[in-house]
Amino acid sequence: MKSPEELASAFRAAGLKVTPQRQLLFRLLHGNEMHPTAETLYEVAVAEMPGISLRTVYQTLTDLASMGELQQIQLGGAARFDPNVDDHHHSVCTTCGEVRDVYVPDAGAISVAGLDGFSVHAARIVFSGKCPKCASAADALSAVKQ
Amino acid sequence: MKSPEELASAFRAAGLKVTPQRQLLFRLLHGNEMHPTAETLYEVAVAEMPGISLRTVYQTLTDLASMGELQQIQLGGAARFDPNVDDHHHSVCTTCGEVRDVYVPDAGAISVAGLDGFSVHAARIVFSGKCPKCASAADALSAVKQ
DNA sequence: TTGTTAATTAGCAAAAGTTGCAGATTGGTG
DNA sequence: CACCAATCTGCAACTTTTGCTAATTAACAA
Repeated sequence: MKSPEELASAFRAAGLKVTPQRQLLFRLLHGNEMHPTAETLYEVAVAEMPGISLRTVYQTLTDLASMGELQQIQLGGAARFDPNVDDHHHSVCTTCGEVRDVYVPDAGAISVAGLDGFSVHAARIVFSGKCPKCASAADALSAVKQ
Repeated sequence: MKSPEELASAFRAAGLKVTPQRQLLFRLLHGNEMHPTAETLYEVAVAEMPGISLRTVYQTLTDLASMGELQQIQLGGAARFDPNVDDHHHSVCTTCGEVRDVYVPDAGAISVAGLDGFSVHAARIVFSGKCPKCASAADALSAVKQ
């Protein structure tokens, strides 16, 4: 995602207004690696700007996503938003739900069968499994049980 | 997904009952390549068995999914269910929303950076783009506009 | 600085998707 | 046939997201 200042320019250039609410969200998203939902981002935002509405958070997030400044990730439950728009993918822990960025160097080279005629615009990979924390917690638990 | 008969045995073996509702759903899902939502499957089911409830469809689908007989796909909006449990992936048309199965021969060989410690259980790839139908419709439209 | 105007906001209602619950029903087993 | 746990239906409730509207405000020009 662009910096808050660059986003402000981009919004103005597109005839959109740069409101305090939007500036706050630009700031909260910039460099954010937590893959927040609209709700969790809202909670952080309210702490800084009491009165900001969840509706505005949704609005701004979908604006940014449609401008390509944000990636929206559907994993079941609330959508998650990722300001990292590099070519990357995600891992999801099936225990704690944590989402992390994953880089797949040769993703572009993935060969595919059964596409017949389908023109691919983007490919997204989701790896599900156990994060280090949950894996070691599971190990500890099974050790106790023995 | 196993055949309706095999599923019936598997259910009984697991102490679950084989009801007419479940048998119908087993049958409707078997070989089904439409990636239906609970709602669309329900509509087909009601036509054959008036009175079956949407609740039961959800119940049976989640049962099958947790038994590994069904893959649940989250793409935003309603979850889609895929009785094809072969190692495969999906394409989604950004215009008409159609979902199709895609085979990626070397998916297991995908190399990954940034996993540090994460143990992968499954990888799912979603290709988004245009299906042949929608791509040619778009071509025709742009030709008219010129 | 001030006025104008279109974009935006907050707040609420409602849609969409899914799950929880309870009482009536029924498949599986002896 | 009788028993009982599992299931079914119907509905309420819950979560996530979107639609709507009156009031507000950023952007721009005079």
